[in-house]
Amino acid sequence: MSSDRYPFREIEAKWQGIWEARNQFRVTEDPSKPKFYCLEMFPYPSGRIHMGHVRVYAIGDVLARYKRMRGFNVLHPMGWDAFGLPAENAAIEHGVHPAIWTYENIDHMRAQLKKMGLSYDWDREVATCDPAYYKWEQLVFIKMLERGLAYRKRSRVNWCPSCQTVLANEQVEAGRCWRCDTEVTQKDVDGWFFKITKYADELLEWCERLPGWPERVMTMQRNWIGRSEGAEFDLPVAGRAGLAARVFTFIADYVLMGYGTGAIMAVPGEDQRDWDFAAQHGLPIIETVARPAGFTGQAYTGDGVKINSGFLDGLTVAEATRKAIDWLVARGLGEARVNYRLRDWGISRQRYWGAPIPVVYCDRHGMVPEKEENLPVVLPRDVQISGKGSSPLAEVASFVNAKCPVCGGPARRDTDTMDTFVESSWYFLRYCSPRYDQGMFERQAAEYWMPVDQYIGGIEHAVLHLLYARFYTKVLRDLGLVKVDEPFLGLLSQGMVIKDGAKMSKSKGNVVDPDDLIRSLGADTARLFSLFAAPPERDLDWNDHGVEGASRFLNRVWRFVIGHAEELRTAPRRAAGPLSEAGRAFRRTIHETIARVTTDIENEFHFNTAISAIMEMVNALHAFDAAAAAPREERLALTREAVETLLLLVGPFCPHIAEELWSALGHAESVFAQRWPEEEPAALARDEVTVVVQVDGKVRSRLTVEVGAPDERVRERALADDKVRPWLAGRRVARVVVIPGRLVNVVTRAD
RNA sequence: GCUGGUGUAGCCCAAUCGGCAGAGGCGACCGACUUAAAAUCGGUUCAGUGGGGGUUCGAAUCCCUCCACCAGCACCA
Repeated sequence: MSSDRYPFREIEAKWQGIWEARNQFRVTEDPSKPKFYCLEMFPYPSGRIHMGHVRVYAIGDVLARYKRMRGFNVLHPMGWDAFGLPAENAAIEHGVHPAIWTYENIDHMRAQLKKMGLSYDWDREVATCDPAYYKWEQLVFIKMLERGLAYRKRSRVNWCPSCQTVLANEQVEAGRCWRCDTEVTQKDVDGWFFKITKYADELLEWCERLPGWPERVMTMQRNWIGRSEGAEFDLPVAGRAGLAARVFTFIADYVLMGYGTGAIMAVPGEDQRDWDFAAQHGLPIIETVARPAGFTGQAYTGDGVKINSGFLDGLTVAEATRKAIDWLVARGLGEARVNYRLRDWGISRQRYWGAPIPVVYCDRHGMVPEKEENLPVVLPRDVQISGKGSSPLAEVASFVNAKCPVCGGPARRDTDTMDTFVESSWYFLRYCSPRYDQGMFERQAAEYWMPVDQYIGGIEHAVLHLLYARFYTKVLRDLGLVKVDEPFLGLLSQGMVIKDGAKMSKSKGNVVDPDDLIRSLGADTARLFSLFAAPPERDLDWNDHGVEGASRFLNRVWRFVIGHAEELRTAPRRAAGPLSEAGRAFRRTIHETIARVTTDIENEFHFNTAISAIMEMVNALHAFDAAAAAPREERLALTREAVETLLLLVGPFCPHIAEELWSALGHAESVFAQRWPEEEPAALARDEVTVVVQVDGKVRSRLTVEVGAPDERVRERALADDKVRPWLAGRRVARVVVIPGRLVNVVTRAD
């Protein structure tokens, strides 16, 4: 590794200091400007940032800085998803209090993020473990309780024996705990539920109305909600009123009791499981859907026309389903019924490090919510965390023993805490007015900033956090607190960071530490490579040589600009006379680059191709400088235009080097106070284009033709071309296809 | 099994409406500079787009089919 790299350590520290001293990224509501709320999923303060964080925060920062330069008032906040089990595990393993562990981690990770040069309004930082934060969530809990949106029941739940707590359905992955991968067992437990099923239809409908979301996330949410329509009816065990045939009835542990009624109708002809069951028990198998020609399987599960089904014969499966439901309803035999796969959200966790559930149990009055003026119900500091037995809070007498809000008599507090996904279901609202102490958030601030215009985070939250946050926002709307129906207008699900074919992990030994990288090559290089190596939605293959390449590019930019800074400071902004041919071509490259970078950022966040366009321009800049084909004055003017454009375009990606070089050119203002450049149509104009000439689809020649040349002329020139004529010898021209400005294809036949 | 995605050069990735397969980076190789090396600069190399079929003047792109990999769902009737 070379020693003559540009002084990234000094300039990165310098500009981070200047931005902070100037409060450059602090924002307030400003109705005179269009707003843009740019949000990345906040991290869990696990201790250190990893490359996945570098990637997602680099993506968000490019967007935030770019939008500011486009004139938007940009809200770009950061905070901490600070409750959670790892803090308790640390307490068990190292005897550190979860609060101390968490806040120390936050301090460390904040410092790490600051070294990345991210343009956050740090004044809005929140930590969800702060009582001033979770107080409002307790208040909303009470309001949900009043409206029947939060309820308590005993139920069979998913239990993680390792985490010693209940898990929601969404938190079980293939029968294992989403966090620790332990096999999940079943257990009967009393607990609190949020009535997310009440919003199932609305959550589903809005899946069609969020075009800024990736289709795959919406598909996953639709599948998760799992709406299905059918009918529910009583099947008389004897008598069989109105039903045509005898039906066998089995009682067996063959079905899911928790879904629907626990009774099913078996259709062995059209369901392989039922086929197997029928075959095993010697039952008749009646085909009720016509098999397509050539079908050789047993049960047929595809679509088709009904047969052997009386009045349903001849209909498709979907039509028959609807008609059968109508038939049952019309005869009063049953009713239409919608079932969902989605279950209510179980939020009780038998853990310490979470927001207390603000209810007490009184011998006289039963379950009673805490009074509003007594909120927050503060998590007690003094607690023994052993990792064994029941909820740690149950052992804290001073917490458990409470007064009944109704009668003042002795009562016991609920000793469970809320699922930490509750905190992350509204933090984006808290950022709008993070220090507001009269409520969850200030109404006007939320009305100005919400919804989040662009949300960025990992695909692993496709149905967890993203579904909960959508639900919670709708609850807040129905409580009259917010106006928006949905929290996130656009969603970008970024891919994982991979190295040597696997996700980075300690056990695989393929971890790249962001601190090491920033120390050895700088934050701008770390950002540049993580943005350049792949489009954001795809997995990123980390490659140390590739990182070197990113560093090399920034060094190249540095050397060129510093080497020319002095003459560029006094260079004319525009060349006096008309440009030379070389000058016109170079200026076109500059403006084409502006157009490409802008569309790449705007459409689909293709930062990788935006960066490659910038690299091309830098290559062109070196070539233009070396060739010295234009007069000196013109060369200086164009070099100045190119370099200034370059720094503006590079700024969102690599902000420190852009600021330093911008100031080296004599500018007093921040590069981020500049307007994003716009391409000049006149600079893009060409008089001539290259047209490819094909004979029978194979490229045989190229023509340079003036823009707007009539097809007929281009056709004649193509046919007369020296490189084309030999391919026409002995053949007849059957057809000539002319695509203006692009290509000519001469189609021939044998003579 | 179902659903969605991906498959282009040795590697990471590009390629507007179907119109020159290659922009950028990495690697390798050659040259310049150097006593030498590093760094730097310049250049060269390399695939016919996972396989097969179809539509078209023309297909990485559209259609059919098969394969591989990734992700989600999966006794939800």
